[in-house]
Amino acid sequence: MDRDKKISTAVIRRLPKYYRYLKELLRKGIYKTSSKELSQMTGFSASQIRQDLNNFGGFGQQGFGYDVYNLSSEIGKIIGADKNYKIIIVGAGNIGQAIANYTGFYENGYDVVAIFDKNPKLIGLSLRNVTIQDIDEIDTFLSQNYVDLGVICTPKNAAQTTADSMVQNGIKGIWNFAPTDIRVPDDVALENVHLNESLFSLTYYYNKNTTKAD
Amino acid sequence: MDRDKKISTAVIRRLPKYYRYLKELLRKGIYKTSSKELSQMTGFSASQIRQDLNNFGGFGQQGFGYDVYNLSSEIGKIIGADKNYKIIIVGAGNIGQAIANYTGFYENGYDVVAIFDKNPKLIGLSLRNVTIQDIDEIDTFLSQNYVDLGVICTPKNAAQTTADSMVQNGIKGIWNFAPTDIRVPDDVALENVHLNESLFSLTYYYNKNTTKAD
DNA sequence: TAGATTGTTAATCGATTAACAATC
DNA sequence: TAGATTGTTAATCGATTAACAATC
Repeated sequence: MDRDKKISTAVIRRLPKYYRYLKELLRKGIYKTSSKELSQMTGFSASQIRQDLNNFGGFGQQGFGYDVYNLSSEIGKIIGADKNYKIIIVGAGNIGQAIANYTGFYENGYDVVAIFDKNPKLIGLSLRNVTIQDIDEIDTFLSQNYVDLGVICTPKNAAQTTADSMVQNGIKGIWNFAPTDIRVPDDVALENVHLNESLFSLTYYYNKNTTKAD
Repeated sequence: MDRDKKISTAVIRRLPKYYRYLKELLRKGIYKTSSKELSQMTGFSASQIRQDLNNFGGFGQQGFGYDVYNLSSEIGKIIGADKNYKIIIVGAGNIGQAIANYTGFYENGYDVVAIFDKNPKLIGLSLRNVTIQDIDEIDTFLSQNYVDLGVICTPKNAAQTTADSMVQNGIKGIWNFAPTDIRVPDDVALENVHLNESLFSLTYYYNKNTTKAD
């Protein structure tokens, strides 16, 4: 397999879904599956599933199918689900708190090691045993503690400076919930969750379905 | 323009971003723009922007560009940003609370008219003046109140029954935050926000950048 | 072995980019 | 008018689907 083959983001976005269904099969005690079965579960075509998986190697066995445990383990490695991550959250408003309190995080190897905010009313409070610190402490904290990922839950006007601060302190992955586009160097992974845009996409289809064509 | 021309979801997902930047231009008092300028702001190619917009009509003027107010208003109509929506939230845990408390909602014409949960500790509490009701009341409530959109913030095992209940009571748009796939009829708009999958996508690129190639 | 299902190449489809005539 | 920029067609690129030889 060509190490440097360019994998499209469309492929990458399907992998977590495969992973989710494979984990579900394991929970049900099912240890064998096929691209056809995965197709029925995920809604993606069997052909596409085989193409996707073969970007990363031949995980199946001709004539047989896929070993669920093996395949989920391989996909887990690809998407990084096999690792633990130290995370900081900047912005302890609605979304920041929701992220900090989300237990799925802890179960999946994500460890929130610090939370920052600039609101004095929030500083000093704790979410899941992590005390909210003054945002002014972020540089000091990051210079003393290794952190994998930063989550931006600030208002949009603070998003870019927050990102800059993370980048300057060596963070290489940013999950951005602020409703704005931020700029980061090429070697920093960035994933945006733009809820506003998601909602407008919903209302587009909602109106398309409900508005009478005259 | 062909009324029934199929517009790809890729196009639809770009529209809110155009809308966001156009609103920003208006705030800055800029009333004229071009596909070239929009390209610099959004990162999409000028050609693509013109193609996208011309799916819905000729909003520009040859030799001149686009009137910002007019274009934002037209895009707003397309994505439904010009309307108000009555919303219910089911599940008042971390995410449900964050959504309910999100003020951007109210500013943009979204009105949370009811919140439901099954946890007795939450029932009776209020978020932004909306009292959390027992989930068992949902059918009664929906039979008596018109609601546009339903937001699912339940654990995954309750997501499908929640969706079914919304659909049976005539809700035509669902915003799903539960980490599972739900099935709805074709005439119901569905938008999934799968944070787990978003996070795995981030860790994929994070590991790709940070893991040394040997 | 025969049947099943992968891995992979080839064909198709759709989306993006390029080019340019229209026109303000 | 000349310059600028759209709207739109054509060309290119990439992603998905189809097909099938390999093989368990």
